Amino acid sequence: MERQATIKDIARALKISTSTVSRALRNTYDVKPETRKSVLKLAEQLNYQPNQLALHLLKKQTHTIGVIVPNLDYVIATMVKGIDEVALEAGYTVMVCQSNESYGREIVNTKRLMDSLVDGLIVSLSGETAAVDHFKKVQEKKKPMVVFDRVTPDIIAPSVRLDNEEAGYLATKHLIEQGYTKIACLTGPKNLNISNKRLEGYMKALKEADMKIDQDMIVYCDFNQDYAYFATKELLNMKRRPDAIFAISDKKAMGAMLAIKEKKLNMPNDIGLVGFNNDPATALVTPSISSIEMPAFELGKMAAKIFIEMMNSETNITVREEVLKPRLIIRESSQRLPLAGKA
Amino acid sequence: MERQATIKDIARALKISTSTVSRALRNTYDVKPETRKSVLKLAEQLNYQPNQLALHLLKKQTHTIGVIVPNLDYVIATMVKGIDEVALEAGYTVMVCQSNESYGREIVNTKRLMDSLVDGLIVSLSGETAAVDHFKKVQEKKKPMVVFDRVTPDIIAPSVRLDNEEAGYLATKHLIEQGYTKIACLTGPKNLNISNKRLEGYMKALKEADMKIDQDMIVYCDFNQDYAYFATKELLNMKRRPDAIFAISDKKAMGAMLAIKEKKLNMPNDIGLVGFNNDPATALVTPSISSIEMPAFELGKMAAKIFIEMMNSETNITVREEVLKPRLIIRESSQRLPLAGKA
DNA sequence: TTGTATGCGTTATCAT
DNA sequence: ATGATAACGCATACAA
Repeated sequence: MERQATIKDIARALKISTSTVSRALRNTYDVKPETRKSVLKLAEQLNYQPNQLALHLLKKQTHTIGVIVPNLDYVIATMVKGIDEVALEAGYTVMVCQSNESYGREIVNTKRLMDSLVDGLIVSLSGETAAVDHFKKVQEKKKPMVVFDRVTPDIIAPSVRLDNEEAGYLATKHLIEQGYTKIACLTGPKNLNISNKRLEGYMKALKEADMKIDQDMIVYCDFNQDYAYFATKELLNMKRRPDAIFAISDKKAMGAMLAIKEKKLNMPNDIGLVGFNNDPATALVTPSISSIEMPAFELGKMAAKIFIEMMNSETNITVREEVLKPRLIIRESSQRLPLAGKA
Repeated sequence: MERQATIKDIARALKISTSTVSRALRNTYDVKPETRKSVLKLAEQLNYQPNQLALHLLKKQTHTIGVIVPNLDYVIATMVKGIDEVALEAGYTVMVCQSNESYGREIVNTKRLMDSLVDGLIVSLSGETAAVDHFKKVQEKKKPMVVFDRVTPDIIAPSVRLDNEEAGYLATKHLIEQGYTKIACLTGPKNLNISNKRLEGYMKALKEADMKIDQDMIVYCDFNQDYAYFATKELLNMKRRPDAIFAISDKKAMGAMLAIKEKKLNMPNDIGLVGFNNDPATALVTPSISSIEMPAFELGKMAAKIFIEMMNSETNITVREEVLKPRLIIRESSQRLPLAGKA
């Protein structure tokens, strides 16, 4: 490794002290114009770059944000892009780690990042995460932490998320309005708030329509495997099969779709389907899949903004909860022809 | 920020020197068992964590790999996952930065990461990148660098990539075999090797079949915008429109598909289509889209492996070129019924 | 305006 | 077996 030029090299060459060089390099303090000029010139020649590591050690700050995400699918990648955007502008670098939906890996990532590598964390929980001691340790060290998307009330920290209950409600209500009467819900792992809230929204809509909540119609399944296909197959083989499915992710919706097609059922006539995330693919499959859209990019940006606010303020902003609104995008998979109108 | 316990704190408390503490903490050198025990005990109590920053400064190594990618779409995210996998196992942390297909941002990212934050780089070029001086600077500093996926001969460094020419050839040959006679190619920006190689494969297949290469059938379009849709529209409005399209990414193929559907053309009868990357969505659209599959996860793993080899070896491994083989997945969009067999 | 000394947290060299 | 000291690269309080 070619040695990088340091302040010492410049000082030695110019026969002045390192402090003077340091001062000349930054536009601060008093330093004779000529001295500054010669320093700047030599620095240029030697292609001097300040050693950030040394600065970090000195300042006890790295200007780096650790981001831990369960995976990098379409929505999450979009959120990360939002974080990136804001961070870059604020002079921060972002370190993205994937927990791969694994609790153990989330812990390892957290530890590694906190080993003085980052100033704080922006995190979204893995599908396995139930205990959050590893995150509490971060807070004990008074490091800023923002939770986004997959949040949990167990962590007292600023959070940015979608109004998941509202989203579940919107999706289900829409299905009800389209005349579906036996609506199933493919939700996520029970330990994830995101699963439960979306499910709650689903139940709220059913109750509101005086429809009974049937536990057989509720399927919890992991994110990291495509259980959705098999779960749907089972659902469709039931004596009284559902006539609509609300899946809390588009991946699950796609899995469901495969099973539905296999059964030669027609969407939206025989069965309705609504997904979640508005993955571009939902618009392209046939039939196109209705989906809940969330402002993922904005969500990421907001998480980063809050993080940076925390960095810049001394007081701990622990009570802050940003909740973004979902939007239902209606496509072919759930849009029944207005038969009633013609009758 | 709660002060982290340091070696000094332990030394002071135990009234011994920092060097002894340092030695006791690692299992090395001679240190009286009792001393070690008391040090370890106190370290435990104070929740002592070595300050990596200080170590990095001392060792001039960060055990961190900088990864720069143009975006985080399905294939690239998969490759990054591969890099992650190997890096984690080897004790390295990964810092992922997105250039967002922007040359300027790629430069900024490179600079930032090289500011003593990472030991080296694993990169895939942005769609805008034509000049590579910023990467040459990395090499001048003798920092390990591996180029993957979107490579360029302008950078003399180990590289891992798909056999893009073979892929283009496979796709096109398949279309020819299916009886298509006027095959268009939606390729990427001219400055990207990936675009050109896939195009070369396309041309090779045409030549082999004694079909003439028509420049009107070749469309270069950016990755970061969905020009594919408009480009296809134009293609389909030509006097002698193509009867098949080879798109060098699934996103482009999807764009093309939209235009084809708009024209009410039937796939695969009126027109054939082959995409690239084997994005899960290709299997779900109707008709499902044939696509080139690449071992993305393996590709990422290999890039990281080479990187780590470079880190561990003194000699510079500059001449190494790993080329992985593509596989054609045939689906409905290009699979014409075997009419010939019935005749 | 400039230089000296000290410290950030750690390890390594050289004494003792 | 342990301690003192220097070093990594930089910034800054203090002295000159």
